[in-house]
Amino acid sequence: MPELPDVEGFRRVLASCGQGRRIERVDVSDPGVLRGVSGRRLREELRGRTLAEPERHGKWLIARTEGGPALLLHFGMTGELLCCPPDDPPHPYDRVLLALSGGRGLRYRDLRKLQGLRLATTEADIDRILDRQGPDALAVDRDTFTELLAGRRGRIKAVLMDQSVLAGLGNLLADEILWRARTAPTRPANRLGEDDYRRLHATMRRVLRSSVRDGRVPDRPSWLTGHRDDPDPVCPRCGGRLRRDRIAGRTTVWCPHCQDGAEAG
DNA sequence: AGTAGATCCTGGCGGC
DNA sequence: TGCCGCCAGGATCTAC
Repeated sequence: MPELPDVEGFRRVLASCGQGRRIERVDVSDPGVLRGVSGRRLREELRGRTLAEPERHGKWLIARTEGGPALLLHFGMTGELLCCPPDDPPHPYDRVLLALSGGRGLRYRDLRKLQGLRLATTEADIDRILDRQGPDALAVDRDTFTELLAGRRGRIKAVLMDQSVLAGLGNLLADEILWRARTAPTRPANRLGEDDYRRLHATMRRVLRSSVRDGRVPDRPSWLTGHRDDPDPVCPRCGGRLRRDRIAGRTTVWCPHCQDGAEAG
């Protein structure tokens, strides 16, 4: 599930639950989520460290410690971060548990284990892990955004979801933004007009802001997202039938009536 | 450079 | 009830 807004929500969970607290214990109940680090090393590096202010870049959460290593978390499709008392009974999908001072606990919970946790001991390590990430979708300014899209020949939907171009947008957000900006997902990114880029950027910011407020992509009836699983999905704006296509390997829901763009430019 | 397909992993759902 | 294939808000690697 996690796209930028969800991860921003996890960042807040991490900040309110963990910032300024000491990591007393690290339990790895499923090493399958560890990437490039053993459970033993993770325990050794993190135990006794105090959590600093967490950061986020795209769909990555960066859990820094004061003067120590950082834990980088990616949530794949099904991951989440929870704050609960350490003695709460474990959930079957709790893969890593951090017991913190003050009777708090953080849990990395994930059903599918498509991504996972990495350890960075230096700033260079962090940079290396985030190497292929484009600018954060919430931070990118309009000119940079335009420049990035205008330099790509692929379909706009694929480009928006490409984390090396722009970090943070996933399948639902990409569909929602394109629908609101009335842009067909099939249009080549480099063949949009100046006003298209402007509108897309503004729309992206609006969609991200309200999603971040909710901590997720809202499935309100007025949003496209609220209808993508309907058996016979209908456009909330024009009432026309929505299309389901496969673009960039992902199910794409869009309205061929509202979202114009068979022609470029 | 871009795209399609397989792969990693687990579970829910519909069809037979 | 059981089995099967398909699908899921992610990302990477290979082959065209």
